[in-house]
Amino acid sequence: MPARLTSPSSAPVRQSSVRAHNLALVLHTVANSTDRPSRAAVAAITGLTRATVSALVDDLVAGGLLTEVEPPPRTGAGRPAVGLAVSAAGPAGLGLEINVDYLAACVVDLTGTVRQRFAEHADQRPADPGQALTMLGRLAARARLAAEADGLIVAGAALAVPGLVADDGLVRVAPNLGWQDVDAPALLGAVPELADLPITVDNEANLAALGELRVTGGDPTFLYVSGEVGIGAGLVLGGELYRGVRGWSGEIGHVTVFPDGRPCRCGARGCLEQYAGQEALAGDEPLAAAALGIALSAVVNLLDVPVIVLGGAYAPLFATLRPGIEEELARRVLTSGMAPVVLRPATLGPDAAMRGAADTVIRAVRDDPAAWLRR
Amino acid sequence: MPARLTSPSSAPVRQSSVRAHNLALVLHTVANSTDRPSRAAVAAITGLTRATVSALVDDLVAGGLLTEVEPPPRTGAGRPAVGLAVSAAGPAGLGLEINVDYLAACVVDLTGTVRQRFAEHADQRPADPGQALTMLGRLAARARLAAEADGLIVAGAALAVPGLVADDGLVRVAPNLGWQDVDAPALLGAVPELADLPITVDNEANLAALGELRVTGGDPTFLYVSGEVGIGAGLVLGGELYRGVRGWSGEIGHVTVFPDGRPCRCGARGCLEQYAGQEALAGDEPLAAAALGIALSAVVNLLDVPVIVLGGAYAPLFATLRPGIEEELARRVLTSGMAPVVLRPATLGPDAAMRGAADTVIRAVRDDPAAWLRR
DNA sequence: GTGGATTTGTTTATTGGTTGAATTATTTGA
DNA sequence: TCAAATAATTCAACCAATAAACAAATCCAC
Repeated sequence: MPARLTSPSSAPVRQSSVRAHNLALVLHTVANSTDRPSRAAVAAITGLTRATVSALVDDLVAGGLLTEVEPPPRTGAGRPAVGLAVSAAGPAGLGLEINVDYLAACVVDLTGTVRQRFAEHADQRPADPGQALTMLGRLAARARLAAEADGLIVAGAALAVPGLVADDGLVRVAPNLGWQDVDAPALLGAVPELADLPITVDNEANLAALGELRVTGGDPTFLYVSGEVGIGAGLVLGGELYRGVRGWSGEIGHVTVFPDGRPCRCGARGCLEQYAGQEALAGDEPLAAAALGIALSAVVNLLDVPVIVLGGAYAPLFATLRPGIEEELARRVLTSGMAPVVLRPATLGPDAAMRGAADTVIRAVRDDPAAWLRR
Repeated sequence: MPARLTSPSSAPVRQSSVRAHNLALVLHTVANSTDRPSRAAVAAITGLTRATVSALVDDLVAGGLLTEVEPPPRTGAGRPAVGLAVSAAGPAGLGLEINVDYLAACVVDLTGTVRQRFAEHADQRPADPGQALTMLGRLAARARLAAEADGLIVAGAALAVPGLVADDGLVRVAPNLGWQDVDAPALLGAVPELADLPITVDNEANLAALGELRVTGGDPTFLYVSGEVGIGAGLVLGGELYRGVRGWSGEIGHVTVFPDGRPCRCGARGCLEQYAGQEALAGDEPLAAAALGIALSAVVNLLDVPVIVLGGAYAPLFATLRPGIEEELARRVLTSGMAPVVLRPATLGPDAAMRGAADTVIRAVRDDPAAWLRR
């Protein structure tokens, strides 16, 4: 099997990139194993030599990304193996969330375990962004200190906001918070205990989708739909979040469902949001499922997405919504006869976005362990 | 800038992969240059050393992928450079197309130039798949022989069909041709002059989208919509065709536009096809543009696609359709205020799919020149 | 013209990383 | 107690990129 690399990449590749790639390969292999594989098992799975795997594993153990543990029970003769597992004492991700009525912070270690979780209920609408983010920063600092007392090293932070976020972390607009052009990384970084952390910001639905990705396990391609005041969607294609060219993807709330229907605050008519948004859900639920089904059919027809995850306010209503949605999917998806679309409720509940945020941090470490090792 | 590789790849990387990657990098760099860069210029652009570039270029020249040419006019002192250009005498791609009323074959060289083009008008509907593909195979053989007499080496063939194609090249169903489960690669390969060629098959709209990609130049992300009897779409994200998990993406013709509208042959109601398909175009054109605008708005809201290319029967009608489509896009796309969607007619005309097919062959060589060199 | 400056391209020693074979370590089973 | 088996390490060889020195070919200034 020829080893392939990215093709149209514009960066040159040196030997050090080979090591970087293979370090990630080994780390992934251990992380995706259900048992605790030996170096030899990793070599067999990856196709690398045992010698190479040994050298790579030594680096990863020295850097606190892997640990040697009890091996799985023996099967025959031979020198006993040393089991490998992702370290629970190495780098960790700080996940943050700010929403209309609460602030939350959590720390997730490399194994995906939530090690700290702090939440504070408070109405953020009257507060100005600086105040709100300072409060969140203090919460985050507490989570960080508690985690580091536990032996973890927080590698970075990620913040989930209900709004449109630019590439540089600037929150362009978050209607429900009343924010506009807020430099969230800078305001959070003003809290002294966070000053040294790299901080990224992303949309709530995007991060919630990533949070579900980790839990979902099997399916690397799905659409996550989050019913809130508005309706957001995070599209995960092949394990990667698809953000769109300018980061404006996922606006399923403004997909037209009834061309001459109810006027929407966006200026158009018949947007999904008017039939399946939280206000509409309170009123005439009957239309919600059908409207969702119509919009989701469009997604599946266009993208051949095999799985749809319903989150936010939709998760608790899943049983109620399901029949209506599936009816429309069965009718309107061209290929539904060949393979029906799988509909699932979100599993993480209100923490999905925060978990997804923490996950982006540890995912960065897992995808490029070499960068962590040479820090 | 740290050199990054694909992260969650499951293949190990050796030194030979480094060379493979850098060969592709050099070839791409020369291909994307408007002038005829020297080895030193390529080194400066890529970040590789001049020594390394020299070695890589030598391999590419020896393998017939690059040629040394007159350099661009001198600018100052120093030893004169040797210009580099993609070879027009090396590997080439054979592009094939079969449609209701014609067969066509072309050969495109590595520079993207069409070197041979053969077409034959004939009604394929009465013919059985074997007959039709044998006729096409003979046409292809003529194109291949003519190209090889010209010094080219045909590296492979790709066939565009108006239907659903499985991963292995099996045509599942092509309604307008009356085909079902046709093993096109095997039938084409039965023509003796093609027996040694690797043959791939893909959907017409997908390949037409790729054809437009090469011509489009600037935009690596766009939606190509082709109005035929049905309506197909090819989605190009970041320079790559997005096929969907099972290869069923792009079914924009069955996106719901009017939920309680006209019944469609697919069993649903209000599909785009019923308002903007070729039959509908003949009748009540007024609705076509609005219906297209509604469906395309959904695409843009979901995927943040900045450019839409109208092809097939839509291309000649572009001026007529444009205002109606743009009106709906402006109204229904949430972000249209920040950046309007660019609407463009296709430029390749009826040859788009065939050109795109040939392009997939030469793209494979360009993306992995090492594989070609060690053939 | 003649020599220095300048740029291109090649040569050579070095470095980093994987491989493969041999070696050491530690167990099971006869 | 010894042979077979499996795990992990050591070491020489190889491959590819780098850096620095060198050769080649031009321009420009005097």
